[in-house]
Amino acid sequence: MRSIVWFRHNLRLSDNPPLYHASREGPVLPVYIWDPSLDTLPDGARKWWLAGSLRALNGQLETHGLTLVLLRGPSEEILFRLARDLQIGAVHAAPGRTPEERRLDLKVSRILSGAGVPFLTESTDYLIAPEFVPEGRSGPWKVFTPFWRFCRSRLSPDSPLPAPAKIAKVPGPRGERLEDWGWDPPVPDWAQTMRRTWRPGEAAALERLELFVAETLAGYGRRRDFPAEDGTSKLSPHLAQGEISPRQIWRKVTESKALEKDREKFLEELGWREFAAHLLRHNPEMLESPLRKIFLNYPWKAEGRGFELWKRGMTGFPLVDAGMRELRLTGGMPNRVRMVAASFLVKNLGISWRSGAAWFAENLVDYDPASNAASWQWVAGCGTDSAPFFRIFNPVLQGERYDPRGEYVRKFVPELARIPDRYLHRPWMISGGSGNCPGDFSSSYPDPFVDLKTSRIAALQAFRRLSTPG
DNA sequence: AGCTCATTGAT
DNA sequence: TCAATGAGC
Repeated sequence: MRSIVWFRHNLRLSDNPPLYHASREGPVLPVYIWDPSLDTLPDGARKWWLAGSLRALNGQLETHGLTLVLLRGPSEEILFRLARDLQIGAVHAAPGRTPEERRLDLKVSRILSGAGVPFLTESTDYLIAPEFVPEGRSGPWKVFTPFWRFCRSRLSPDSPLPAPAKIAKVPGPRGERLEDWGWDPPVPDWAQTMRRTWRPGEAAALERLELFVAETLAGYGRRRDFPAEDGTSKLSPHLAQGEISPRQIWRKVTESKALEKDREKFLEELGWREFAAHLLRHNPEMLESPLRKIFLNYPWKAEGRGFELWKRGMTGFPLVDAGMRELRLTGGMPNRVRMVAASFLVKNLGISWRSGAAWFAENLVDYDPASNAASWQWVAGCGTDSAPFFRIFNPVLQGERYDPRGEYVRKFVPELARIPDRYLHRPWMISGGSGNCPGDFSSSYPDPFVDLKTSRIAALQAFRRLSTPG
């Protein structure tokens, strides 16, 4: 039987159930659809990654004599036409992850079944598919720790599926050319930085995993917090595009000889990803709306000059600015820095987490709707199990604690390259004239435009009024 | 997975 | 003068 394999966020050959099953049943037409109704974000780093990922996938399919067929338009119409014209017996795909994608799944399924073609979905996007995680005692899980304890105690993911040994080909249409989709960045310099930083595609993802487990997993628990240390896995963009599956990662990590403490800490990060998916499944409004509804009344400030400065990495707080510039330059940012930058936007600038989440969505190569929203709500204090609102990061102290030598800041904020460690995270104090700083430090680096202390107090006051109205 | 301020006890 | 500690935000 001939099948369509509709590649979505599972751009890999190994451990890919739709591809695996379809290829055992008969010839395959591999398809990727650019559906404008699902692609409402401005083009950014993610598009660069996606283009690379599609090229890599096509390269792998070509070793089997297949070509990834690129098509643009409404997914359900495209799939219906292909299925009808090519005498297709079934369409295989990974199920949608967002509410929007899941609505599309229903539409696709309805239209295909009208043509007598089953729409078969299966995925290994998560260690436990969100629909199979039993609810807690009183409904869906709301707190991470019991959720993860529960999952962890019963987790024994199946072995990853191998890549199909042979894939037979359905002769199909030529499809469009990726070059015509305009996803390659218009600015060559930017692409160069991206290429130096990342390598999209399944082969790179598997190599990254090997390298991480061999060299970085030991010490992960401590080093992950130090942005200059390169102590994180850097697997998130591969996961976001499905170039690798979490159970492939699970397998390698649990088999590793690293200390249990480090292994468990890393698996817990996979756990947060699972938790975000669980939350989204049971709270489909979570992408736009706070889980704690009282936050609907929080007096967020309008985006304005402050938001512009935050986005450009010109707030005057070195750790925040380094992170925001890294994001803009490379599409990445380590978790610790994300928390600090996000806390600063929400608590010190008083701007809604939704504005921040939108900017991250546009710029992160590892953008994942569920994880992004869940993490922003965690920082903002409006999630079900989030940092308490009054937990406010101080970017100066965080900088001094986690980037004491300023290696990370200096890398992304060159204006500060020659500032002595002592002042690196509070450069405005130099112009205060201590006299200890010979040399030319007058630079284009901006002075802070908010006061950490007063903005913090204002945020706490707004929050208190929220919880005790009247 | 925080910060600040006040207090305390050691230098 | 300053590190350690704890309460409260």
